[in-house]
Amino acid sequence: MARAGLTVERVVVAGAELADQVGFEQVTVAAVARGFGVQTASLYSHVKSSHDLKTRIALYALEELADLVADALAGRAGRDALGAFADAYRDYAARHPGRYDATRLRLDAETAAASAGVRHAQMTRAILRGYDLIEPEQTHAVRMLGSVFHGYISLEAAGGFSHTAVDARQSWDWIIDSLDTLLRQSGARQTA
Amino acid sequence: MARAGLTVERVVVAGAELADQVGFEQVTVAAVARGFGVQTASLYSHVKSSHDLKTRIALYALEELADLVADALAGRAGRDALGAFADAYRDYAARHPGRYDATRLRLDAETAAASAGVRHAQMTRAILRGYDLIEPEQTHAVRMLGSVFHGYISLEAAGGFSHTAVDARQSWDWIIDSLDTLLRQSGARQTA
DNA sequence: CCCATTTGCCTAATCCATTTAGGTAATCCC
DNA sequence: GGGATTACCTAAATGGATTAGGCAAATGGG
Repeated sequence: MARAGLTVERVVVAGAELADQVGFEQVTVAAVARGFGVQTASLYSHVKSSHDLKTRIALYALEELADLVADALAGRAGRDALGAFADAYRDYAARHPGRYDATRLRLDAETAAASAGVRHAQMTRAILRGYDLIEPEQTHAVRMLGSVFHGYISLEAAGGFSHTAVDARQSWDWIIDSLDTLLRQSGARQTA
Repeated sequence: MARAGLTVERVVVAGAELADQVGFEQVTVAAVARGFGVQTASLYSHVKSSHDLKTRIALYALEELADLVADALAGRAGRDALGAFADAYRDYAARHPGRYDATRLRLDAETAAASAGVRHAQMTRAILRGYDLIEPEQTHAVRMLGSVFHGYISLEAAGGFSHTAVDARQSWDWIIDSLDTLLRQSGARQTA
């Protein structure tokens, strides 16, 4: 019988694509196997468990997103960098909702430490360098940016903004402008 | 054989408690039934499906949280109200992580419109009245507050802040102060 | 107080996802 | 070509979701 040519990578990529189509929570070992026209049990040669599969999808998405964000950030600083950073996240979530959901998977400490999540934190800090913040304010600001972006994107995805006439894009721009103003003031306050 | 005395309410409350203990995603019709010492199928007289059970838990948690927030808000305004509002959310998430997760469940439009989610939006707008914002800025601000709180709480729950020495409580207070400053400026800018 | 109705809970059965064990066949490499 | 590896399979156990159909306990009207 002809082989499907499975590898861990192909399984993970197929899982990521499936996540975008039907939602990350619906990604199942059985569903991915069906996509390959293969028995469910066959996938267990490539992933340890359903949880392992989801974790790998999360790590894959985290890498992919970090690459996109890094590209978007290249050569930018200040409000420009902040906007590019935010847009890269928002675009990714819009284009790949399932993968974005995957990046929100709770990873255990070691896995997280070895993931591209570290790069995300570094890039956030790199943006803040343009605002001359010092510790502990820099850490507060890192957390605030992460919170705003994650929170906004997940509320938008959940349809939380669809009941009002105001355009979501306008709110997004207003929020980024506000954050920029806020960070410039915090930096100025310190260096004064 | 003695009856367990099940009702929809008791089932939902048990589900909410179970969510706090083992996580909202792990709440299962079978698990709730075990808690009552009853057959799984018996619960289907009270809830239509697993999804129905989860939806009801979400609606219950949304009501409970709205009540707590309303209490916290009573007689406060400005930065005081903003802080109380934020703390009510954060405390609830800390005390009832499973229920808080439940409030993040994606509801369909009609269900959402009939839920306590509406009260949450109203209370957010009530806080902003203290800052003299007009539309569309008020809507932008509603979205920003929701984003920051949701985002922060979920990142904190996911352990995203545990790798740094800076205390999460300090960041929280700093963020609320920053939002207060930001909103006061936005209001002033408009009324000027 | 008793019978009829309601309703709370049960058994049985089906379907589907997860996971392990063990086998067979294609492929790789010397 | 043959031995090892690897890709995939079948079989089977476990457990959640869900439906159909039944009996017995609670309830309330006469």
